[in-house]
Amino acid sequence: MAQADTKTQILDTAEALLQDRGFNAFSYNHIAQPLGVKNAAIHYHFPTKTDLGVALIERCRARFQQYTDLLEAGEASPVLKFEAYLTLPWRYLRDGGKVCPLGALEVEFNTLPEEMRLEVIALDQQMRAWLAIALEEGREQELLHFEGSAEERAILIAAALQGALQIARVAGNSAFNTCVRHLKQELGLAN
Amino acid sequence: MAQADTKTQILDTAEALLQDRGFNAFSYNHIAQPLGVKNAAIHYHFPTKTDLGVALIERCRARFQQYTDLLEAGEASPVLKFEAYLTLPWRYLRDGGKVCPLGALEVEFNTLPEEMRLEVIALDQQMRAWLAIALEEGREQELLHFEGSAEERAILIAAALQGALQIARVAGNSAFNTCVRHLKQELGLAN
DNA sequence: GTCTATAACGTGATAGAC
DNA sequence: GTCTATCACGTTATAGAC
Repeated sequence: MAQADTKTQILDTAEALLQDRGFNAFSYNHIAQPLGVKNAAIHYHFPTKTDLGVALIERCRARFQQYTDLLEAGEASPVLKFEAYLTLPWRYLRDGGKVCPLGALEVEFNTLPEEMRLEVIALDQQMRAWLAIALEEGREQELLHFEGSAEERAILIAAALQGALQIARVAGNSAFNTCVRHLKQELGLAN
Repeated sequence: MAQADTKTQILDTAEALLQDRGFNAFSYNHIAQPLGVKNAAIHYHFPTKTDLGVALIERCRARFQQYTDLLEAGEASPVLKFEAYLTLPWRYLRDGGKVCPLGALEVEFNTLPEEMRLEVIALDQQMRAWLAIALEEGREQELLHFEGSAEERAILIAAALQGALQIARVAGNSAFNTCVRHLKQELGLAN
């Protein structure tokens, strides 16, 4: 499966570039060079950059689905689910100051082709919806405490994490950690 | 002062484009066209795009300084100062779903020339520092209530607002309003 | 599946006329 | 201060050989 392997490597590289520079700021050559191939090889797997972008976001969605499926199957506690959600941006930051793919795509949203926009919307919806359910479960079990609807709380948390990753680039990683600590405190969680 | 006028118009257009599409996704022609001039005219005022970018951020800083100076001179209450801070992103959203210039620049941070990076860092610092002081004043006067340092609280608020503006693009403006409402509630403010 | 070669275009930028 | 004309370059994308 040499083909699948290259395809995966392309997506890996493109995803890293997206989180490092944004979608408009990387080219087929940026992907080809580290893989030791020419840009035409990338076009073979993803004819247009739109195809690549859509596949990229779809993979993010599938991966998130897999991640949450595992947590649901393991009957993870709502607190663990929330912590697992925090793990995602935490890894981005640790892995070289990357930002949330969703945030990068939202900033460039008005430059994206329609097909990509729909995927971005779906990814956002998917992630916040799952978080909201976990939060609601936590509140029902009196493990988490907050006012208002769980959906609203999920927006606040998602927005803060996304913004904190970006601010961390200019204010240092501690800015992100501070944000996480406060979000947890507000849910009544210890650190 | 036809020159100053054109220069201002260029900066206005560039700023709107930055907030709409990001820094890398607009060109000199994107600026020139609506102003009814050719791209060479833009180069006369701002020889390189880096010059334009630096001037753009510097103007954001000067404008914010002016805004806060006015509030300080008027001896605005801490609550009014906080509300004034919220007004900035609220206007962005209202003015066609723009995002925070700072957020856009942070996402593209790794693609920016050094001179622009320094300006981005300075703008972030300036805005959060002022917000932190206002928050601390509010707590001393028992008008605002929160745990932890004011600097930490300022990070959370800035991150949430920045992220909420971006999420609003895919989840609708209500996402931003929800975020603001919760931030206010957590400070003990009515709506 | 990857290559070379190339097309078609947009970009930032400069020179020199007006 | 703005124009026309132009350059050098990087970009997405395609054709056809291997």
